Amino acid sequence: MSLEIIKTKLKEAGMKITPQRIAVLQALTGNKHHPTADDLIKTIWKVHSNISAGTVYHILNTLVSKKVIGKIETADNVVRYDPNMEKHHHLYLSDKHEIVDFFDDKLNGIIMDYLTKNNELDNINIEDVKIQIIGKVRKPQTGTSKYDK
Amino acid sequence: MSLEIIKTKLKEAGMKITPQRIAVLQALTGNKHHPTADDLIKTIWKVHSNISAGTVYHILNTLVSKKVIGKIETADNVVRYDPNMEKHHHLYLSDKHEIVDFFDDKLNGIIMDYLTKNNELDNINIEDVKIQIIGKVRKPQTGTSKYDK
DNA sequence: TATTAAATAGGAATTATTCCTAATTAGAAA
DNA sequence: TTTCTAATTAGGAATAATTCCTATTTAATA
Repeated sequence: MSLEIIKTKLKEAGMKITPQRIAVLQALTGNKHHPTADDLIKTIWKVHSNISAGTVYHILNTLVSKKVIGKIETADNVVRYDPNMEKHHHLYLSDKHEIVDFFDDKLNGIIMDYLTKNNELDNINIEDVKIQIIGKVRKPQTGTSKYDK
Repeated sequence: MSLEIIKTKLKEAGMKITPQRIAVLQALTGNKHHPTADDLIKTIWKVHSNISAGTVYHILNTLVSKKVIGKIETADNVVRYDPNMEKHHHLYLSDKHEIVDFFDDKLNGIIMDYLTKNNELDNINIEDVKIQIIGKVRKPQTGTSKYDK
């Protein structure tokens, strides 16, 4: 994510543009995976050794509350952050403890259709549906999957 | 859950039957919601003030690893426990910060069918699919929903 | 460039959880 | 029933993640 886009995102969220916030977003969007706060702090300190850990936590919370980034809860209960705010789901590779984004608009549609027809949920205003697929890469084919390293 | 059922569950899991384990399972199954470890410790201490907190954590971890109970990750990132091991999903009432069980075998089938046909997941051995529905009870009808108090 | 509310640094405090070790105990075997 | 032993527990210390506190700094506005 370019510096300009980062600045635009911060402005759109009504947040002041600070070097600390830029550093957090750069560290987060430069990362293909879904880093923890601690991962981000370490990444940031390689370049800006003077940014305080408390500030990183604070910035992450603000970014989540302003919906600039996402926060995900994993099977092993570690808080991770997600730069991608487009609607998507997560595939947990249970053997590798890795999270992969999974985009599928059609699936969203199927589930929403089904749920809105469900009597039990008549009185519920559905805001979001999240799907977590837990699985492993099949062994015999190791090395051929797009999810392999 | 009766004492006899609790004892049977522990035996089936290959676990010794101890008063501490019985207390944890009684506290967990007597609770309609999805308590945190701390909730359970407080509940247990009302009756057995001598059971150590560390022991409760240890027992909960053992029960989860033996699949006697479930562990759920919530939006506010607190670990909660679930006595029900039947396949089910969770409805998060975002205004009440409450979790409600949601059983729907048909939905499971629809999703599994769809996913197994998805090329992207060809190399993934799907172990489980969890759905989190996030929503609110509709306001005008408050008092008429089965999810209302 | 002056002003001020917002943001940050740095460290202490808090919270949830795990770890450690000695003492106890459940269940198997005699 | 009693004995034995590995498993379990108590109690508290240690750890890890996160929040809180307060003085200082700074970004954006006028």
